[in-house]
Amino acid sequence: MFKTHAPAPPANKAEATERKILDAALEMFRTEGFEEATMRDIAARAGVATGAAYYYYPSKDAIVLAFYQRSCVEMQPRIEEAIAAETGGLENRLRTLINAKLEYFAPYRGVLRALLKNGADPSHPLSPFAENNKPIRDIDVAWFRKILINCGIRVPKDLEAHMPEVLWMFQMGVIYFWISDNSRGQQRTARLLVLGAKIIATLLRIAGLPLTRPVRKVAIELIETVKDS
Amino acid sequence: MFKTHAPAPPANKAEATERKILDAALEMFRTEGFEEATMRDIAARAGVATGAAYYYYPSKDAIVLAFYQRSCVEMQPRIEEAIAAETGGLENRLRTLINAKLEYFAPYRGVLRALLKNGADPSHPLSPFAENNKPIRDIDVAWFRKILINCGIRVPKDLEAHMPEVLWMFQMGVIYFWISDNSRGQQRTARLLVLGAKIIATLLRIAGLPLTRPVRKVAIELIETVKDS
DNA sequence: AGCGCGTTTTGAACGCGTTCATAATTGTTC
DNA sequence: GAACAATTATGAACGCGTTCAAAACGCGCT
Repeated sequence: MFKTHAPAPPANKAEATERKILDAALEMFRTEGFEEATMRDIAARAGVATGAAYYYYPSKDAIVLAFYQRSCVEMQPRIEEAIAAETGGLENRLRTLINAKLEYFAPYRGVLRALLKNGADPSHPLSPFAENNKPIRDIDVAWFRKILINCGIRVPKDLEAHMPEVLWMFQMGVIYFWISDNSRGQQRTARLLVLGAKIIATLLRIAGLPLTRPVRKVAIELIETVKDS
Repeated sequence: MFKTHAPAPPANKAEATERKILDAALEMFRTEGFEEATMRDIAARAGVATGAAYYYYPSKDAIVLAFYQRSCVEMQPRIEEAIAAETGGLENRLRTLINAKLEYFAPYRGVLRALLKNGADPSHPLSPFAENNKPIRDIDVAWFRKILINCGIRVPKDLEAHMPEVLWMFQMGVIYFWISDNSRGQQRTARLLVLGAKIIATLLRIAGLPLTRPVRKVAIELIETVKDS
């Protein structure tokens, strides 16, 4: 029995149809844009009736969600590779990690806009902050935890536990900026990423000094407030 | 001739209709929610045909925009008053100013969600970051410039010019957080505001020390990158 | 083969935002 | 006041996301 290490083969006919629809949708999103691609078009391109699309995906947004989940899976090896090739400190690792994501998402900026349309609302099923997307978030955060290990900066203990999520949050900020950055090649985002990473690394180093304890205390309180408490 | 200092009297019949529609819309947004209030309902409540609403407002979003503009005007006296009553330093002024806004917006959280649905995309006519909303932004920023004067903190010269917009940005962050904060009485937002204001004040004081110049340099670069450059 | 039953597929129909051809109203000029 | 243009108002119709009742299909069973 042959088995490629490619995206998992369709077990039965239903799964095949499901994939056909998702693929058709993403293809149209990429070529026509998210708003322009109608559910009727998507269904037609997948060779099924309009209703069939809704049998597998309860809404157009659900397709975006499926994309988000697929992207998480497909990005793992890319990130792994990128991080492995990176020998620098935290600043470089952070840039490399986030850059890997941006590169993957690049053809789907429109879809990402749709995904983030509802802001950081944790109660909306889209939105990376939602409860139903916790698995993805956990996988993502784990990468930031990883690049913090042996990164060359001694992070204060009280901050340490929060840092992975803080870096994840920074990444979200960069992505939010990126989806509506229309500068050539999104160079403004690139710059934001470079400078942001530098500031984070610098502040983290400074945060080690005993003088900074009072500010750090407040900052941690703020972090805890933001991540529901 | 009598003239109240109330919201400006309708000069002609057309303006009256325009106002009737806007008022009906806002009323419905408040009581039913933004998505639930249909253009047909709004028109009906205003006592006109569906098409009439579109004669005055080219889209449902345009009504949101009108609300945004009206809110800016109506908020001026409230802010004026709130700031005048505040004798504390920057930290307190900042809280007071932003609180005044949140209180005004409170009944219209749904409308604000609609207003901010497109994130910080400067190319979308909604969004406080858009070119067409620059007048409002300027008025808003002016308040932050005002509370920085004689606030008790000596702001470094290179930062000084940027600070009003930075504080405005902080305010936007608080509002973004607020629109999807479902804690009782939005107490999480309140906490975020208190802590954020404290951190900003503290960092600004620290930013005066000569040691901080390198970080400040990078921070300013970042600020300039974010506000298009 | 025929029957029963769950799964899959269909396409018409609904509600919404929006557009548009058309009508009613108002304003202007003689 | 009549005639004409501009402004304001109408409601049917369109395209979209979505729903739904009904059909087609697959599959084990006798």
